[in-house]
Amino acid sequence: MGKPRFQRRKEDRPAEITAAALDAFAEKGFDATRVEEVAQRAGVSKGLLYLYFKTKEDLFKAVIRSFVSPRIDALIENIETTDQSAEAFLRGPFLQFARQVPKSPVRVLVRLMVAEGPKHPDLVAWYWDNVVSRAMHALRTLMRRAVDAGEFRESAVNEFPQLLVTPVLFSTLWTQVFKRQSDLDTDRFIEAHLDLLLEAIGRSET
Amino acid sequence: MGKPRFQRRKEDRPAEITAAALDAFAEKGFDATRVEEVAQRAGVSKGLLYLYFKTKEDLFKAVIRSFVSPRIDALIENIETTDQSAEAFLRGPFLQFARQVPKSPVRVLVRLMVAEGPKHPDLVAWYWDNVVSRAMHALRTLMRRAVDAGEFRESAVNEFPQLLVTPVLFSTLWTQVFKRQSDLDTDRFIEAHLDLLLEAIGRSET
Amino acid sequence: MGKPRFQRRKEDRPAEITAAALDAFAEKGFDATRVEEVAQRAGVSKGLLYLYFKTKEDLFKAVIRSFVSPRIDALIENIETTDQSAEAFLRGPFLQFARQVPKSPVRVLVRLMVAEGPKHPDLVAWYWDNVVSRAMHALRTLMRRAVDAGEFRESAVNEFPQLLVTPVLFSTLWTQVFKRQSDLDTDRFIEAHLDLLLEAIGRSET
Amino acid sequence: MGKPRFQRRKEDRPAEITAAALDAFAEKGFDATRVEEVAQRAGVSKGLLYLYFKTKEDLFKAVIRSFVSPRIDALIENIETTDQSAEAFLRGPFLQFARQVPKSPVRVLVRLMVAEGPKHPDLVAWYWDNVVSRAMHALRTLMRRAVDAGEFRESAVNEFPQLLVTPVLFSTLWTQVFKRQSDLDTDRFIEAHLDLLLEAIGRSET
DNA sequence: TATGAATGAGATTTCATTCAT
DNA sequence: TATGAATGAAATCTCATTCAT
Repeated sequence: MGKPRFQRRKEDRPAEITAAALDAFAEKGFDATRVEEVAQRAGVSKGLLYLYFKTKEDLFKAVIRSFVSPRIDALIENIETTDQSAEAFLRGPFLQFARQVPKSPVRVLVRLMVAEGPKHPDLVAWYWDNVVSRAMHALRTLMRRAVDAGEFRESAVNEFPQLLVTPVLFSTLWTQVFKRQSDLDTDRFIEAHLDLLLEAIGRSET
Repeated sequence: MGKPRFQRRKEDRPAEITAAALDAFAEKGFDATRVEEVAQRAGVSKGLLYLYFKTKEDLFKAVIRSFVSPRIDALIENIETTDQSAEAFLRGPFLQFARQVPKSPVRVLVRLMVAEGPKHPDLVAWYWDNVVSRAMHALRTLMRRAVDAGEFRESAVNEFPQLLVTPVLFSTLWTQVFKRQSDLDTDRFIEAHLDLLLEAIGRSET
Repeated sequence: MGKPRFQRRKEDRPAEITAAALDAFAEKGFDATRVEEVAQRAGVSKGLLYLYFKTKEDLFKAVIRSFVSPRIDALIENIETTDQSAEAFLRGPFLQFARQVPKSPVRVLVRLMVAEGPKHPDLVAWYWDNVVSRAMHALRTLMRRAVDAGEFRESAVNEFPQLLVTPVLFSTLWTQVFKRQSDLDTDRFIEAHLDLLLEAIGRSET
Repeated sequence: MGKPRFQRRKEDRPAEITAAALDAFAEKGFDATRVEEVAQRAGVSKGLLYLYFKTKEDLFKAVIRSFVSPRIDALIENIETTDQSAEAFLRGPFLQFARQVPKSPVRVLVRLMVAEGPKHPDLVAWYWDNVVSRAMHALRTLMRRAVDAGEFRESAVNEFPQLLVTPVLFSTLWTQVFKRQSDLDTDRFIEAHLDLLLEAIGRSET
């Protein structure tokens, strides 16, 4: 009498919840998202959500961690183990990665890090340790190798590997803020930037 | 004995309040800033603040408008009337402008536009009309002239003048999010980017 | 330079203000009316209004007093001095008075007395002393005379002269509450009630 | 030690809250009643009240609806199904109903409808549809039948059945406004009115 | 585990009233 | 008199979080 015929699977509740949270945050931002709504989207009660995540902030952090880590890990691993030339790598796997950021669901997380970061120092710390500094280290290594191998000339990109990433952040945010005003062809935008950079640092001239 | 409860000096109360609001928003972001605190910082009662600004959102918009407009106006005017070569202009006034953004108080506004923009479409529209589209138009004109004059070669920068601005946004946000983790020498970062770009698009004498 | 060419007449400021207040109260009720709005309608500053009326409640009372008194005074005077027969008086001046209440601006005051009365006991006391008890006394006298003169038979109207007024209150409120739903022909409504009453208490048929 | 902070019994919280609200509104009117106070009287937190009623206005409407409907429904049903003569019905069930209105808790609601009606048009519309127009229809039918049966003569009461209700409204408001000044014997007042009316429209001729 | 009724601190906003000018 | 800038108490409403069941 009235008992549910299917027992909900309890296997991956946390993942279902963070996924729902990502959607909700994407639509409304962190503050404007109600915990209740996340629970509803996840098909779960508020109480249960609080069983997995101590606070709303906790949930936010979990969202960042769970979605960012796998992606960036793959890229870094890739950089470190590749035997392609730097240019080949940048034009290949790196560009492919860069291009999909502004289109993937995680683009929201980039914006949220910018928006909410200053309010969550420990999250920033985690993000720094696990994402940014590792990515910078990997890129620096890549560039160093290329310079040492005579593929690129010594340039500011060695000191500031962020220069490779600049247009990714730019277009990721642009598309979210100015969607109504202007379409940016992010693929071409990012590639154009890479072309120009490579032209500048390449040893092209015989 | 005791200061007068009423101050009464109309003068520039709105400006004092927006200045206080900018400070507060800078420290805590929009949502986390209490209207009361803005009023206190401005040395004014909550009630008076609401006399000048209908809502908290209104105040936010006023802050953006009042601080962004004067700065960007000057730059655009400058681009349009200069008779310097494009390279001279970019390495001169443009670079100077670009460098001070991440250091000036308005850097906060850039972050707030990213953070709050999606919640305030009319503000984004205003920002687009008054800042972004005008700046892009001016930069495009500058680049076109330079290409036509044979100073630069035709390049993606003509289509995407945003490529000139990319590191400004990047370093502006970086310094706010990762202040604790890493100092970025924004001056050199922005200049390095410009160098690389100019190198790539310059008609670098054979 | 800039001084107004006409000096405002200061003669009847209070009356101008109460008139403005009556309009405002009529439209929005007591609570929802802003003191500022009354001042504006009266073409006067808020400060000046407070010079004449200590509080908003004070203003309300002044409105009631100044508009109700003159009307009711005339009627009572009329009852007391008339030499018409009771029926002639009721069908004449009384009916005329009764009919205009639901149409005149003071109809609002009737509603406001009902709405706000319980919050302003001293106003109710004043209203009782100056309006209600005097009117009841006058009507009672009129009816007594008529009974004593053999014009009417002894009836409940002698004890409850309010029975004469019942439809006036009813139609006054009805028109304000149900304007959108139903038009009530207040003239005929009030007259019909009087007809029925007179029929019942008249000594007409031997 | 100390009572549990959470009570948790869903049962009839809404009804408990509207009952508390009725009391509070009775004492202070709508505007002057604080939501907090209603909650306290209901032994409930502010938050819970807002769980059941979206806004204070919502609560007000619920109060009206929940208390008015049952009473009026019974009366109307009664009118429509009775097989008593009109006079018997009016002197019986109708008079009984009419007499208890000024004494029952709902008397407050009558005053509130007058006081707040103009600010809540949809509530007035509901009240019209569910109470007033139905009651008028029922009374009209009753009168029509009586006239057709030769019990009453054709009279204005057929057109304006409100004439039957007039003293009910009057005494309901009178007792609330002039409690301190004068006691009105509402039972006799209402009956007296009915007597007079019946005398006027009855086919009393021996 | 799982629910969702219940809490209460706190935020925005309003507005009668005051008072320097 | 006359102004209207300035105050601040108070009210509505929200929502993260708790906990009896």
